[in-house]
Amino acid sequence: MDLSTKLRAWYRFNARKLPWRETTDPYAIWLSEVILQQTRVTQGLPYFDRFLETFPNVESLAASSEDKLMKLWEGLGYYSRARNLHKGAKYIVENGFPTSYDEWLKVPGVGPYTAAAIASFALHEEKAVVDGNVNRVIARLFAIHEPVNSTAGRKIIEEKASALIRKNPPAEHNQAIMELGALVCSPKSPDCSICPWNTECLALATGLVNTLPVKIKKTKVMEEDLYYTAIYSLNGLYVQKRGVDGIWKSLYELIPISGNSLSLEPDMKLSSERFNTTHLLSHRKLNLHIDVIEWPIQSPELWEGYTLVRWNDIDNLAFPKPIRHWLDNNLLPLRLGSED
DNA sequence: AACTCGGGGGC
DNA sequence: GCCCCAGAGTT
Repeated sequence: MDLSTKLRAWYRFNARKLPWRETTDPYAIWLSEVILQQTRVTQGLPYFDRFLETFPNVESLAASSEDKLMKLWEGLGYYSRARNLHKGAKYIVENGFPTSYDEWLKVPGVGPYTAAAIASFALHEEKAVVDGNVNRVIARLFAIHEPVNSTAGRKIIEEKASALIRKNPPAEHNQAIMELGALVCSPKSPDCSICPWNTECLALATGLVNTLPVKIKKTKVMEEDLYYTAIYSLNGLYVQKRGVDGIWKSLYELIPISGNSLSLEPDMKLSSERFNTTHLLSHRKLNLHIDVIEWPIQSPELWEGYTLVRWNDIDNLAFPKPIRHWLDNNLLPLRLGSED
């Protein structure tokens, strides 16, 4: 029995039941693949359900406001995915659904992995997916020492993956090899005893399972301070939408100035305490410092660039995780008694 | 080819 | 702490 046949036999018996495997709708499959980029299945699942419920088709997604889309994406991270999803929806409404791997590659936010996934799942095109799971499974199966995130390594993995899928059912094969990486051939302590490929695996035969795959290390995580002032009044809270490039683009934030450097008018009350919290990104360590000012003037506007959001509307805006956390736990409770 | 972009989970 | 996750876009 050849490799793919053994793999798929294992898959048919051990596959998780996941909603995007129950559909042939290219829209739902596309949506799921974007949500799952660099994201665990368990983390993406509730987002997939909410998106499909809110935007049941590509037309409704394309017609959404950016704020509503970002709010639905809030907390999932890599927010450019949400913005590209929006662009992609408009592109598809304009041009129709792509009908091949090459056409899917033209959709914003769709790269080699996602195009291969959709082309194989929805169009049954014989195109091998290469994601983190496939990198690991193939590097071990063929004992590839070349770094999987180098140009040379990617080329080797791609060739091996393409050879494995050849003349086999593309959708089932791609699902199966990723499922093997997720459930059996895991990064740490893989369960080789139950692996359908344990008699063919070169890494297992040579004792290299725990040293493969090889990866080029990423850069060091730098530390960074963020100073905010939460200015609020009876009317609501002053916020700003992040428009510049960098983290959290198109999400909302507090006023990015420390309270100490604000020119305080006599009747402004600066809270004596400053909230400090750290927030870890994969590539940065953020130290957030938040001052709080109660603004007594019931003015509809503060100054150019900042907008007053009503207390009841704050939940409709997407904030970065640490700011949302702080709002929910420290600021919003203050307003509970004084809601109009 | 190297960097940037989030947040969560596992150990 | 460190690594990884159904990667893509930019420089």
